[in-house]
Amino acid sequence: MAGPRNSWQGVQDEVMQRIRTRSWKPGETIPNEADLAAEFGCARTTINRALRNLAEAGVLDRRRRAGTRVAEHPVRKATLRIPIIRREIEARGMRHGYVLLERSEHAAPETVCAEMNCDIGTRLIKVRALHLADGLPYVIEDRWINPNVVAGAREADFSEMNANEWLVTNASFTKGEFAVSARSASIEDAMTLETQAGAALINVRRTTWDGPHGITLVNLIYAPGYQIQTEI
Amino acid sequence: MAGPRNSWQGVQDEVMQRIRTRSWKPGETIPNEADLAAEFGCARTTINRALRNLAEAGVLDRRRRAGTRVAEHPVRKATLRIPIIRREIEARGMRHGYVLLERSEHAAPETVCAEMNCDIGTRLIKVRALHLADGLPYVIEDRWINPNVVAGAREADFSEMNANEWLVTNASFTKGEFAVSARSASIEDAMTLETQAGAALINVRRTTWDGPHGITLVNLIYAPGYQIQTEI
DNA sequence: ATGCCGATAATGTGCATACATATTAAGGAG
DNA sequence: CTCCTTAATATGTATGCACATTATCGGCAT
Repeated sequence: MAGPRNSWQGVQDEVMQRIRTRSWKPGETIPNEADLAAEFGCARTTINRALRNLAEAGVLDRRRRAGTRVAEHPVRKATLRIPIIRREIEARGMRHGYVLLERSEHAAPETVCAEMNCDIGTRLIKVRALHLADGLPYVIEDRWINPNVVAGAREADFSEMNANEWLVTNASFTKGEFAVSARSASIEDAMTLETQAGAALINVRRTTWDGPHGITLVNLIYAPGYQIQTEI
Repeated sequence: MAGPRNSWQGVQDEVMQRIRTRSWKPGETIPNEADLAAEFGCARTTINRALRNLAEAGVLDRRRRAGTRVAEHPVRKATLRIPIIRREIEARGMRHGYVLLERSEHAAPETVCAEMNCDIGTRLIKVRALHLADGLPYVIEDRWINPNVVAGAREADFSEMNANEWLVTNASFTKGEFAVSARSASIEDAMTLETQAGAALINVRRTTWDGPHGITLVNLIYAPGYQIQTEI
């Protein structure tokens, strides 16, 4: 599976093995790249790639001149995949449905302006929609869009094409923020998601930016039972 | 910031620029590595590193012989950092506190056995503890440990050293699963976290494995208001 | 048309080498 | 002893080359 001993994957596996078996202990400095290359019988480049990869994963700590050490407190990194909603639903083998609940344009509340870094009073587009999986409520998409940043947003009506996909293909961002929290279902949430008020829901809030300009701020309110899963 | 045009970072930035400005459109095939190397005046290796990096980030789709294309539906990847709890609290500038609530050993429930892949009736260690930030409840750590997989777990009493840190330094895993969901506070949760029953809480469930053997299964139940944040 | 199969073109990887850069250690001046 | 300069060292990166791997394309036989 891992490939031969002299491939970067092979080196990576062997290094992991030594860390797991405590042959190299947390905090300890491991041999330098040149020595490892000699030991493994491969080029330093190969060792470098393996160790760099493990450093990115948080298993190793590398510093120039100081050398490479086994991370004392391995800050493991899990990568979350963030697909567009339609594909997330289809990937689970379910049929995607979409209902536009509201589309309006008005001066945004102060808190929204603050988060999107736009002048108070800027007229933003508000979109509220429901995504369905096999006909059942899946997630509420509650979104603000700044039409001054995204060309064509005023003309899109989001009744056929959902805002999530429209933005992915029509706007590009340089930076994004992402927060997951828990939320007690409001009466409105509960009615839309066909559940009971007070139910515990996952709320994902995402802001995306084009340079200094906030493009969109979205709250995704998932139906009960939703889980964000990944491997470490 | 980005370095000169002929560094892999420079290439990466320029490629991102072209994607953002729709100079290379989603789904479109971009020039091959050799051509790009000629255009940028650098080695193919350098181009390769830049494109490989962007492919890992989900921006590009690469296939041998078929070439490199701009991802149609950019499945962005956010990386979550998972530090040990004490350091997470200290990183926020707060003082970490710890209270062991329960430590027992008994035959595990069927559902736990199923998730940890151990025989039904296996005696597991159960640890329930509360972590505090500046004296206030921060998260409940509700954990099962398989002492047959982790040497020394039976001897550790977890009253001083918390199980989270003990495991990090005494066990190593080959694989881990990770799920975030929302949970309505039970009466017991509410009392421990000093909040009200029914409050919406973030629940992180993590299982770690050493090969085929489940090491530990933990539910982290965070106090209200907790957010998981990251950048994209 | 259909299916097999080899040529081909793209990425994936490894190697030897050179130089860049950061950081520590050592040494010298005051 | 302290501060500054300088040298040594480990990692970071770029290059040119070679070969491995794998889809895809196109031709050929059925």
